[in-house]
Amino acid sequence: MDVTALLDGLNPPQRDAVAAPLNHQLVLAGAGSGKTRVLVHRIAWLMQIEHLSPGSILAVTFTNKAAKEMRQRIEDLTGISPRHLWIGTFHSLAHRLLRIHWQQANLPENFQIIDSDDQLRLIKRIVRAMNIDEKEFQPKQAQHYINSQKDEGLRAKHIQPFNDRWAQTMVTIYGAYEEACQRGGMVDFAELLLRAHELWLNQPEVLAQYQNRFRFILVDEFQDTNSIQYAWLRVLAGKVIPMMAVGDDDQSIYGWRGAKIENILQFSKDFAGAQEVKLEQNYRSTSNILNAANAVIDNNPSRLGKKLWTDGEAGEPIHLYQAFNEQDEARFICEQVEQWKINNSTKRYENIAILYRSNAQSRVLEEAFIRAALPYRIYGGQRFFDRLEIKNAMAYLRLMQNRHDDAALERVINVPARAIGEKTVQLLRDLARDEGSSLWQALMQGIEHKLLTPRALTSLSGFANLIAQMETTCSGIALHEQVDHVIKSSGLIEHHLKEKGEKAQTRLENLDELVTAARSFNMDEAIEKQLQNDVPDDALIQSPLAAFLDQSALDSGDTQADEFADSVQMMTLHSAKGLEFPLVFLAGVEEGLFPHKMSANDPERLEEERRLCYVGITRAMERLVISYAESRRLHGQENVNSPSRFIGEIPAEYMQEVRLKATIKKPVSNFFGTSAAKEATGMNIGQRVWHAKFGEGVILDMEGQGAQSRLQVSFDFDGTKWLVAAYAKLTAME
DNA sequence: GTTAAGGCATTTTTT
DNA sequence: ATGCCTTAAC
Repeated sequence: MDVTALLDGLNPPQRDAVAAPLNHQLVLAGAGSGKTRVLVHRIAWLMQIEHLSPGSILAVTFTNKAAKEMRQRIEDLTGISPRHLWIGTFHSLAHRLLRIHWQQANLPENFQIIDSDDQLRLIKRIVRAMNIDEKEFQPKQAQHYINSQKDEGLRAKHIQPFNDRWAQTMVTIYGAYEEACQRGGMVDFAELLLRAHELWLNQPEVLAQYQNRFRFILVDEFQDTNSIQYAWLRVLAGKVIPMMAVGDDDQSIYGWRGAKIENILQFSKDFAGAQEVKLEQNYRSTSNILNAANAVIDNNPSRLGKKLWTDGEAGEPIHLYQAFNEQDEARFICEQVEQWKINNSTKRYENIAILYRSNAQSRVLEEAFIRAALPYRIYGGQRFFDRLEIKNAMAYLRLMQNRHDDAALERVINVPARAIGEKTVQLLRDLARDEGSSLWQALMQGIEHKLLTPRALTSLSGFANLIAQMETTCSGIALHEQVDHVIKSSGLIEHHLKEKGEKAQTRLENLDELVTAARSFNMDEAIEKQLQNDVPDDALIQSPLAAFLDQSALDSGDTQADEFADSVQMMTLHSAKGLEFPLVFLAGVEEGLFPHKMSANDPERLEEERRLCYVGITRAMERLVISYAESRRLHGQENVNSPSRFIGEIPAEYMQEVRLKATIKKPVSNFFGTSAAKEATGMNIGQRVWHAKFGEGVILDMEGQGAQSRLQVSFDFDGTKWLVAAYAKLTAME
């Protein structure tokens, strides 16, 4: 193999990373610096130059989509089938391990993955069964508590809250939840990771097997790993497997979900002597856009330090539009899109993205696009397998697969209504709890010993027969026929037909779509993905139904229609990570919305919002249009917002204000900006300060210039206040 | 047991 | 404005 072919077209740091010896590596890769390229070339290098077999390489990605893309690009580059590479998300890799080693992981062979919705329902049931006050100890909070503990690697038995009644109750719920899951053979997302970690710790021979097998580990989006994910990697790598971590601290936007930027620093400590490479040359954006992004992110005090540069052209200034309200904003965007299309008639709509902070913003945009007859596609929102009707159908399938799946049983025992009410179900729950059995077992027992009213008994036997009937009919027929049969015989069609409005129609179409999804579900591919080399085969043969259920839980199922139609892409800033577009609109860049008011008073969360802004700006390749509305209707309420502080953080020289129809060539006045205020006060955002009356605090924002400079300070005890710098007499600390 | 009317909260999201 | 969930009436 010709070495140069793999290094051609790479810049020096990229080459350093790709052609490095087999040691630990930490690659800090800025936005648009060719990160994926380096990963793909590195894997190709390992296979072709270092002669590692595909089966000895493990690559972890953030999403299934990213995994798929990486496979494709490796195949395109090398011509080698990436089939034997272990590429996947932490969750899918953990899932694969647990399917293979279910016994060592102390799981039933047919364990099932439950999603967060099922998890919440289960927790709700537990909280109620324990007679815990739902107001004080909300199931949602309990869910969050449980997941965060699991993300930290802690089980209920590991936690000892002392005099904290709230935490004590949470731990109690956690423990009961663990038991319920174990009994029903249910595994939630966090549990996949936790079990996989425990598998390493408790089963040294399993760990040894994989330490023998893997010769190199690569981790993408390392800044978004949480504690348990990193722990899993660290144990696996041990002292024997070299690992390459690729990430960007400036693009860490999932802290609210347990992601730890600190893992980057920790990596350098844990794997001392790791080669560090910084990829700082940006190949994506014009220098105006890049400079603006740099200026914004520069306001974050806690950064590892990295400065993106480009030798590209300055390009157009960033356009800034002040709208009257959200309607006007949407109209303006439509007009800009039309204009762009006229000027670039050969280019496609899919080169355009509209990014916003929260999903609620998409509606107005959608309406405007419909009115303007412009093609669009909204990403995110509810996913296919999260839809009510789909979840119901899947619950029947799950119940067929595993009678002890309490979550599934609860979901459909009375959907469609078959006269099994809350009272009857509660009776079953009590019975199940006393016996330590599943709801299904309780149901059978109830029927057998006639423990219920005759009326309830009839309904219950009807339900039990229905499920048994389904299974009989479904044995031996194709997967999509099974799905079709279940949808029809369950009565779900009639049930949803009864709903009024257009919803009924959509729901039925979705159910149809589920049959289609089952038909196109490629069984061979699913098995192939699992049959990896020297793994005992019998551990991996799943029924088509079981494989389908697993996939539906783990894969977001981007089964949206017209995926390939040329359309403007609308999505949240979060889902835009990793993507790039020639033309990007950042909509709703207002205080309260972006940064979101929920994050505005906490310096750390504010930093994350700013990183989100950085991610948004750096998505743009050629043109960036930022808009904000003076007034915006949200939740049925009219709100007046000021432009986001992030706009003020972009130096005016890179911006130009835009009016509808005509462009006014007037630079933006920077009176609300931070740049001038920084000069005048000598302070910076994030600086800790002391005030004679309010005590200690942190600077969140600043505006104005000279003597008018004002500072927003979050005081440790007195909340957040705007102070005029000239009078406040703040003392810088630290 | 089923259905209809009021109360309440409402970031970001993959797995 | 909307959807979800609890509560009250059939």
